[in-house]
Amino acid sequence: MLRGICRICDMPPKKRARGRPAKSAEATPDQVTEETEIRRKKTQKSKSAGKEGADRDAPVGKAAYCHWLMKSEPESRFENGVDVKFGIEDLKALPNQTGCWDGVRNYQARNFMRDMKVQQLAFFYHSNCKEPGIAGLMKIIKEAYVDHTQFDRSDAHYDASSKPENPKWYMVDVRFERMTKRFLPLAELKKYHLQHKAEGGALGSLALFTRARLSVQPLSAEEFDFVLSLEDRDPI
DNA sequence: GCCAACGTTGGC
DNA sequence: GCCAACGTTGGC
Repeated sequence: MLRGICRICDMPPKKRARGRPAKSAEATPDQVTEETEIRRKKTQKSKSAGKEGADRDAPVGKAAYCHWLMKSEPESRFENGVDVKFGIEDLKALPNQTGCWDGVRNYQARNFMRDMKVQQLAFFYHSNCKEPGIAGLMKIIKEAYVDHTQFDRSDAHYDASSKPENPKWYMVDVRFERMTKRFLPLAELKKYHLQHKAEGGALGSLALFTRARLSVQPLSAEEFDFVLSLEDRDPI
């Protein structure tokens, strides 16, 4: 599902007391997430899922990711009558080259966004387009806060099931950092992935391939460094 | 446009 | 809590 139309959203985070609203029987977003995670583990014992669910204040001792890949669609496509196009050039064109990464409607992706810290770097990945791949880098400049587009009926990613008293979806703010020295095509990353899976190497379990549908994904430092090193290498 | 993979929903 | 049906993602 990726993100939607980007705007500058520097509205006050609306700090809501996240805590026991002593609410109905309805599952909280975090509970739903945990269930989803558990199911995922049962059905496909994937490992590097990262930290799960629940808490954004990472418990000590859990490996914390600090590099990311975020997908967005650089070509026009209409969802609920709204164009969701948002490529790296669109981010670059915004005031301060800064925007909010709204529209994420998947619990795992949301949880990864809530793990993000200011100053961390993320790859800007172009998906669902002619040439999928990594186009550039951006920096996280504001940690997760409520994605207001979930309440907006006219938004491509309006979610009628989410209530302001208990929002489901979050977003972060990002700033364009730079283009990669060359575009890093998915096909090339995949070649390395397959090679590394067979013979060992940094990209052997890259989430881009092991969890292909996740629109916000973590990379280990080793994965991140290897991918970045490709910009100085000849395409294969 | 096709369709495989996988996340979500809801009946039981 | 299982699981079939359904919906979405995203490469090709």
